[in-house]
Amino acid sequence: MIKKELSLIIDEAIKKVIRNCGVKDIKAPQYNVEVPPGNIGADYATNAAMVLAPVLKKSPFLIAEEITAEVSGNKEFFKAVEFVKPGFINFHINENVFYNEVARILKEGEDYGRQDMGKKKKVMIEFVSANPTGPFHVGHGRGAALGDSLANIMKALNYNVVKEYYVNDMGNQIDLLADSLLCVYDNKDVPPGGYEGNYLKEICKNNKDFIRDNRSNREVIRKFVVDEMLERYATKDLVDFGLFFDNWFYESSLYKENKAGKNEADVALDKLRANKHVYEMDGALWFRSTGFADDKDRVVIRKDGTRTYLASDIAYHHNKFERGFETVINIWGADHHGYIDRVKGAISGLGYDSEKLKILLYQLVNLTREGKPVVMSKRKADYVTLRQVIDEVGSDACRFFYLMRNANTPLDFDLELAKKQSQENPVYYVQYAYARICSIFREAKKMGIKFTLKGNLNLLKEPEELTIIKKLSSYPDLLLYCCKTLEPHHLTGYMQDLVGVFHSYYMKHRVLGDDRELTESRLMLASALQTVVRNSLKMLGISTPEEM
RNA sequence: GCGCCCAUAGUUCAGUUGGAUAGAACGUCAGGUUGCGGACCUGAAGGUCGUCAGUUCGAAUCUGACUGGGCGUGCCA
Repeated sequence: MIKKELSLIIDEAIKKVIRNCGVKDIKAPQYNVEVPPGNIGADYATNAAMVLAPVLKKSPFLIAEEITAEVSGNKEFFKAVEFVKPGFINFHINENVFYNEVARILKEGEDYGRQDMGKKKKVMIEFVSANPTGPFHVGHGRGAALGDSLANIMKALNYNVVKEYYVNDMGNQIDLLADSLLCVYDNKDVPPGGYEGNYLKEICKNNKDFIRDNRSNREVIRKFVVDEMLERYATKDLVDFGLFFDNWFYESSLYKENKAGKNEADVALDKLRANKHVYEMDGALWFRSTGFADDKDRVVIRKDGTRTYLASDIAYHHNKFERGFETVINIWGADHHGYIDRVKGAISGLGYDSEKLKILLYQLVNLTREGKPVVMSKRKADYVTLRQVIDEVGSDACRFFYLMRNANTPLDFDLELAKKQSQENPVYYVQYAYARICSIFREAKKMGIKFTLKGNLNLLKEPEELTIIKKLSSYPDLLLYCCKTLEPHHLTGYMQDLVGVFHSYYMKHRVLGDDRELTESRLMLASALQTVVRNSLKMLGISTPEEM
């Protein structure tokens, strides 16, 4: 928020400087406002003068001087403004501005950080969407953590977010799953490439009569096994991960016929056909994706008349845009990256703006145990599942670890580290700080100190206190940044920093002291800190234990 | 072959879109507690940002060429 106010002040100054130059029709270029390196000692800095220099055809140093002159009259906001060598302008903000921000945190509480960036725009985030042919693996967990925290962040920024899971309940894989189920039921070997996990045995055991009575009806068996798998794994595992989808979208619903005998898949294909983006060749129907930067055209209807996966995806994305989403975010494992061009191509071919589809790819997750890789063999069905990881390390640690790294770099997930209850483990480091703050309030209560919001924040003069306050103040900016980049992982880094300065502070200064007035002020600071830690962890879907 | 991603301290990684002396954590070494939770804190050592060229006031960041790694390249899903 402080950064936003500062930006407005700089904007005003720039306008005046441009006007004074007598140049007309000049748009102020994008400039940065950021926290400069520690050795500079300023609260914020801007490169505005330097990016303005080529536009105004003037030396950056002179422009910096003019901006500084415009701005430095504002004694309410600035303690000092200075400009230095290449043309940076450094701002020293008045302490009162920071104290006001603390007051704001205390006032807004769990709403602190909320901003109207989205203006209620409709956004869909589709993620996980794993085939219901087996348990989730650790990669799905990464997608789940990413999508859910991104949704939380965007909701806080006033986007109207829908979280959706696309259920592939059709096609070869599902046929194979149904066949495998019947083989397991008959105690026969599953067909080549089939599924032999224990989960099928369990489903058979619990549903003997149903399978016996319906085994000849393939349609029924297919639907049955998909529902069983979703029930057994998807819903249950995701609930334990604290993740709830707003909508489960079934692929098969794209093929339900309306009164005119058409289904959504046909409608979408007709649209492509009308736009001349499909053609027939070798008895198959092709989508001319080479017209949209794909390197090869793609089959949508095979020569045997069946549809490819792409046919459904075209219809599904058509459906998404028909539902009026202004932004559609898909979260995919990086192994699907080859698929991006054709889906984007299809969206363009259907007449929509493919820029509105944002695809967030995440790289592989490697499980390790004390540095050594955990062997995962999918075929034998003894690989480590998301369920096993949640059971072993807990949902909180699991989510934090997933969100510690940028999505586009492979993630090493160390199970032993995630379980450790020590400073090596960043989750505990953060949650411990929260518990510690809670403990201060418990102690205060015991001592009969009543917490009030009426304390005098001006008493928070220690450098560590100001460091904490500045860090707290940057939380709203951080949310904007995470949203803009679609990168929630910045939050985990922020939390470690924030909590780190608190631990130092705690070591050096007492919150509950003899000075009653000072104690009140420090309790207010502790409360603000508690709020921001809680809000941040909430964005990540991580709990805030008051005791550990 | 072509396409996408990656390469930063011993290790795992940040790095706010081109800014000032490149930051953390872990590990290593040296310290710290009559007190609100030591599951914590303080300090030190540790770097040719894979290599080479280019773009400009200024590059870890942008461009090109290499080197090394991951993934993809189905009328599979």
